[in-house]
Amino acid sequence: MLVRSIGEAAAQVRGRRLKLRLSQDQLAQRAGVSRKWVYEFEAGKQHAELGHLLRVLDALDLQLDVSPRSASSESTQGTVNLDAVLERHRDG
Amino acid sequence: MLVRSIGEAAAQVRGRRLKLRLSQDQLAQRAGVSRKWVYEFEAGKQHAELGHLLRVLDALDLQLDVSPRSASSESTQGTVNLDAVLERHRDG
DNA sequence: ACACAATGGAACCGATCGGTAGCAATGGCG
DNA sequence: CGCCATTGCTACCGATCGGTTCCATTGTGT
Repeated sequence: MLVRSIGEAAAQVRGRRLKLRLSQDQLAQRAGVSRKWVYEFEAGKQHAELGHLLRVLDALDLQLDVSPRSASSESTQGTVNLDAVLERHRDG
Repeated sequence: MLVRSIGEAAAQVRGRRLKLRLSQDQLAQRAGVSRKWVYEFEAGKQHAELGHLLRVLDALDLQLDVSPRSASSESTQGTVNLDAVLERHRDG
């Protein structure tokens, strides 16, 4: 699932946690963070620490991926493929 | 690309930035963060703010994805498919 | 040699994160 | 009904983040 904002990440975390039938407390302990962090993050706090998120995702058996946005063509009509443009523009 | 740690995310950011021929300063301005943040993040600082990373990735035309780790079968021999286990264990 | 861009790094400092502890409300369940 | 787990939320507070401003060094091009 694509994650554009912290809110979306929060939704993913909460959804997954519920799916796994974990309480905020259990998740917090598994991930080594405080329940407050879990609660606040799920509530949409706008300034969360990346390291904590990684640990929580790990505890939820979720993984994080980074990929070029315009790479997955399709549905890119009307948008610019920055990758391609830059590729062409390069020294070559 | 899979991202397991902050260091890996940092590598992605730096690699992409260089690929796009952007200076730390340019990236910072595009993303609306300070050059210090870019520099420290690329250097592997262990406590970075998630919101900043999202903005930087956006400025680099990179996207972030969350997915169940054990979903992508294959190469999962010797490991447990938590998803499947929990799915089976559920109320059904 | 000179000028300039880019980077690594330090100092300073206000803003805020995150942990601990606590409380009220809610919802099962015996 | 009591008992317990879970959750939302708060105050407190030390630790630290991140922006700004500096400087030294290393290219790169003229």
